Amino acid sequence: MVRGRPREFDAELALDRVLPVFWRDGFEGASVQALADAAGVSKPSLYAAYGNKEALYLAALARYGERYGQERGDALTAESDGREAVRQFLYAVVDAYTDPAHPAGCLVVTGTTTCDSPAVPDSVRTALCTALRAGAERLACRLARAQQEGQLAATVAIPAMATYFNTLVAGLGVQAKGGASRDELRGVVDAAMGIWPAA
Amino acid sequence: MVRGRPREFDAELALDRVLPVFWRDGFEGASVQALADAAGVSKPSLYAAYGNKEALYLAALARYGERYGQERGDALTAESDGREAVRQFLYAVVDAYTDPAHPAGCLVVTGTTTCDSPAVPDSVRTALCTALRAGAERLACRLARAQQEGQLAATVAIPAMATYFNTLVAGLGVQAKGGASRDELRGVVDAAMGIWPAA
DNA sequence: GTTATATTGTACCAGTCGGTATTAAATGTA
DNA sequence: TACATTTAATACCGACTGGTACAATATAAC
Repeated sequence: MVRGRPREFDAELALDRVLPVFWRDGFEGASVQALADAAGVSKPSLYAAYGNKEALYLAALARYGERYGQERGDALTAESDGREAVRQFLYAVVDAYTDPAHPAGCLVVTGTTTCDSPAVPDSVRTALCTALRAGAERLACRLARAQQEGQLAATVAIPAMATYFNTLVAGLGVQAKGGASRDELRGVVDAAMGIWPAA
Repeated sequence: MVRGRPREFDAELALDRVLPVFWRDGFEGASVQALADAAGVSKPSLYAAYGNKEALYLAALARYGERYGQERGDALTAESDGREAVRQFLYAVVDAYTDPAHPAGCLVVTGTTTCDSPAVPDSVRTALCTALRAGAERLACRLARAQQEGQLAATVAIPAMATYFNTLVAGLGVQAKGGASRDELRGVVDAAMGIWPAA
């Protein structure tokens, strides 16, 4: 067994509670005190568990990706038809970004728009840019599959189309932060799907 | 004449120099000290001229709108064909967001994604949301004109289409902040124009 | 029981935050 | 010249920032 006084809180649960604060306020906007309060833990305990604010943010970002990114990615593979898969994925994104149970918008989008500030460490900046590009890659994979299965003309440039949808997702994150309604953003998705060429 | 010691700096010029700092770092991320340094003015002088950080940001936001928003709006009216007008507008947005002479992305987009933080005053939050919606309204006006001129089917829902393009613009702002290249974003615009129904 | 180890909360560190009191300097008016 | 008025820069305010030293406490090993 490990010697010493046992930790009185669940570090994983604390991370879950820290996540929405970073989500809502970004890296800079979230103070360590606010994070500790949200976690229900004293500040030194949070530091003992995660090192510093930078590492805590990276852990929260990873958690965000494996939890919410994953469940949205599932929408991409659930549907057998490529077009319907992308549409359901975008609907899932809209639902997530406007879910009142969470902060509005997207942790990655919010983080990316503030990552040029000198207070943001390089590691955070690169992790956010990587996460943003990962969304385009997931989309590109699904589009390539749709192309292979004959649901998308062979002439369509997959990377451009994937970046297009990914850009739209980022825009949805901004709009959700700005208070756009779920119905409004569903309408945006319906319009955006109009680029899908007829079979 | 006005009595008292004359001001030694141009308040308008100072605002021009302050603007890029807010643009890059957002409301929270930009410290008053950094703003004063950028303006080439002492901190109390900046306060004397603009009151406080909140008022300074609102002034910078207004300047941003009347300068950059205007010139992009011109692209919407320059072209007589509605479809081409929107395309040129989106190209102008991409060029602006990736112009190395300015910070990457958009002041309004960056501001909107961080406006939920408790450190952001309500006035700033509402001004940003208003500015975001103003983009959609400009687009809606142009689309309505295109519809009247027979370049867009009467069945097309103008508000949804305007919100779609505005959401894309917001997404372009995020992507530009994330380091996307101008060519990549032009490709996004080309893809996005694919929703325009055949005449 | 004693010792070594690890976590706890309090209280604090230097530095920065937004904002301002204060005093010296520069002007127009008299 | 003397005075009223306005701006200038320095130096400071309390509050908060990210981060930590420290003493008390709780456990496992001996």
